[in-house]
Amino acid sequence: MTQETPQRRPRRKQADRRAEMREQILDAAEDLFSKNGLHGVTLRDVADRIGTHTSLLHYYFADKRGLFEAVFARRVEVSVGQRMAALQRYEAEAGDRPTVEGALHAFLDTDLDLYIEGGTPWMNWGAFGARVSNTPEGAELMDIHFDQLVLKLLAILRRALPDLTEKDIFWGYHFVTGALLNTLGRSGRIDRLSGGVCRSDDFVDVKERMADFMAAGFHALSDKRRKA
Amino acid sequence: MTQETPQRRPRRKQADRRAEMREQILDAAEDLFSKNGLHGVTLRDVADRIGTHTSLLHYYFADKRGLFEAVFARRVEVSVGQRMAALQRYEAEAGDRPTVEGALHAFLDTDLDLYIEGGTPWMNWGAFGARVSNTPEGAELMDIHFDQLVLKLLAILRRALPDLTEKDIFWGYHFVTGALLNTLGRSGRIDRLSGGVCRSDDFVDVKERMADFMAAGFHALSDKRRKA
DNA sequence: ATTATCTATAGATCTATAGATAATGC
DNA sequence: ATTATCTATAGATCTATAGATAATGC
Repeated sequence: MTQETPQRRPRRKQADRRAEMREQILDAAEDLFSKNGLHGVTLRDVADRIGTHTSLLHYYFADKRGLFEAVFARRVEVSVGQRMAALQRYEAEAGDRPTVEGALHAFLDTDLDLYIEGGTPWMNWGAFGARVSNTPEGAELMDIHFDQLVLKLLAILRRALPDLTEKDIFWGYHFVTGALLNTLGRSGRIDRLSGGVCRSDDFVDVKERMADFMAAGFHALSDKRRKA
Repeated sequence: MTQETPQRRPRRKQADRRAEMREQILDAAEDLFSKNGLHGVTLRDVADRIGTHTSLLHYYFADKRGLFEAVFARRVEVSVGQRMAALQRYEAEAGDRPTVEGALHAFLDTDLDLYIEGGTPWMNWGAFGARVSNTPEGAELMDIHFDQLVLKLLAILRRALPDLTEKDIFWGYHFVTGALLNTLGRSGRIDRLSGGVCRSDDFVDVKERMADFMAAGFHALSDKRRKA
């Protein structure tokens, strides 16, 4: 239990402080950006939130854009990595009989679990991503980081639903992301609309419904093609 | 063919100029806000776009928020009005046997037609609305203007699908809006992801698929409840 | 001696208003 | 005489940097 490497201790102390301050800044920025977007947040807003000065943000992240991208970068690999792993696991276990349901559960539930288990910071990052995906400043980030994952999902969907056209596959996916992004955005609209019956942040409720709901949509498209 | 009311002519002339300038300003603001959001656009951006000065924007719209809200207000009643009329027409014609498909086609296709027929300005307004719906500055606008329409849709859905729980109804609607908002946003992601197979602004493609896709999702939920 | 944090400030906007000028209405 | 448009500018930010001070490392 006694510290056996005393000369490493001081070094870690400062490194830890540094890491903690970085995290604090990123947490504040993540929350604010997720609600107000890149242009709706000033560096002063972020600095004030954690009781420091804008110059410190520049010290750690060079400029505003650097901070913005660091917020995105901090968690994106975890999300993409886990979902890619889930898809690969599903692919292996399904063999040559993959289903839409299986693929969508892997793709969606894995991500929803991340937010459910990760709590507020992860929820904020999800909202950040959802908001950013729709903006000029975020479009490229989405392409760079999510294309590979999405293409993997689509490859499985094609095998599960051989009757679909390429357009069907892509538009179907487009509907799925729309539903997911609307969820991650947690605008609060569903809470107000339903008079409290549903809560924007109740991702457990969403997870119970989304994958199968969307899978049925794909099947309907497939039925239509088969009849034609 | 000769003008028979000469004393009204001069008056109309200025009123027309006024209306035209207002439209010009709103068109520019609509396009810019739809892409960059309230905070991502300066009054100077808008003024420059039409070769005038920010003071003129203040003359017509008081302040930035006034301009923003005027952009929203200019078209919202048309969209809501047409969709509400379509739902009522459908309700009348379906009698006591409404279907999810019918309700969703009325709700979604009517709106998509508006953008398909309205061209770029309407497409921009759609993107503006989609972007705004996710923001603090837009949330209230959505509630105020869309609640009645949505509640009418949900009333029909309840009758079409009596086995659904209230949560099912609201979350199902949440998925539908997500898909619609993702469409209206036209981020360009689907174009890049599909290598040009799909185009973000091809609402005809979307209209062919969305209502039935989502209807199938509702049916799947309903089947699940019936089995339970 | 190096790294983290704060103070002060430059320089560039941004929104908004006051007041001048140009165009149209009566 | 009224309405539309432009010029000029106030006052409040905002991002970013330079340089001082405080804290930690060797």
